[in-house]
Amino acid sequence: MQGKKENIDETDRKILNILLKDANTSYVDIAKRIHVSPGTVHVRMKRLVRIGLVKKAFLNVDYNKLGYDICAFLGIHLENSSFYSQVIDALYHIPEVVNAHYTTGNYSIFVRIICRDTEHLREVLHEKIQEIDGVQRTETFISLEESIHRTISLESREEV
Amino acid sequence: MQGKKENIDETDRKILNILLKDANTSYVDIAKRIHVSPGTVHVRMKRLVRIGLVKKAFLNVDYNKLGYDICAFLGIHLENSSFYSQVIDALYHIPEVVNAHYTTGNYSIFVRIICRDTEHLREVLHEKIQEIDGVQRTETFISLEESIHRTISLESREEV
DNA sequence: GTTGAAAAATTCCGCCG
DNA sequence: CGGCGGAATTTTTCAAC
Repeated sequence: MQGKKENIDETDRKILNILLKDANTSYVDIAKRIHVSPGTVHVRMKRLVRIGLVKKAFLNVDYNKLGYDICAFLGIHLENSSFYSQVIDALYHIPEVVNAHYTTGNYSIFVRIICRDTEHLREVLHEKIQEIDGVQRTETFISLEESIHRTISLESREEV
Repeated sequence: MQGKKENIDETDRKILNILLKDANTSYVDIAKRIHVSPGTVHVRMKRLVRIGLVKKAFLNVDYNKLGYDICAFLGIHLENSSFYSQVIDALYHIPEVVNAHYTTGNYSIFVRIICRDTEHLREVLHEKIQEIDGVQRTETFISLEESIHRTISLESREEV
């Protein structure tokens, strides 16, 4: 288990809240907004990266404008849960799969894929995902619109 | 409809592929890797931002280390689809909701939420989401592990 | 698309509370 | 020790070619 809580103080939390909204905010800007020096922002961030709390940033692009018109969710039923790691491994080799979650509930694996068009989606579903050993059946939900896309805001709590 | 395809050439695609993997890569670095000048990377990116293809960057943080232990997916069944926009509006005011998709298939709205613990999840579900007018019922899938998290790579195709 | 110079940001180090 | 300020380095930005 690698994900245990870390000691984060109010300054760290303020810095993260600004960067969670826009990861391109400069340290100088952040420093001004929370009334510390740019050097302090720098050392705080360096520590947060070192302890693995902050990983790299992702660019948010308009996939439609890149010719990727379809975003779909797949619920994947496994024949039994022992297939989990080998199915994840197979999914990892399919570039259209951008997220995969091991979940409770009706499905065992929940996946998000990005495809160019319906033909591309059909190909990924039938020729790639349903061919994976251990996959029993899948249910597909096509996203017609992503209405909300954001990150959480950290509450200012007295202790973390 | 705002998401129509744009003309992207091979240079744009190379730049995007690097930034999609790590949004913090400096333009100088990118320039070296694709053998153009930093100025070129700059003007290309400026255009991509202007046409709305590139939006802001998101920081990737370890929510567990911030004390948020639960990531869950909700399938929300609406009483009928005319409730869509008012339900999205209500969801927007719930900070725990980080993504919401309008989907085909069994659900009408598909949502991802981030919560501190099971009690927090219960509170969000019962006191916030199921209270929304137009929400018939919800199904919850708790993510036990996010095994894959990445972005697509742009293929080098002859035309876009 | 490139170059080169100005402006800005990052990064590091010695100093102070 | 953690935070501050300034100096050196690097990057971003923009004009002219």
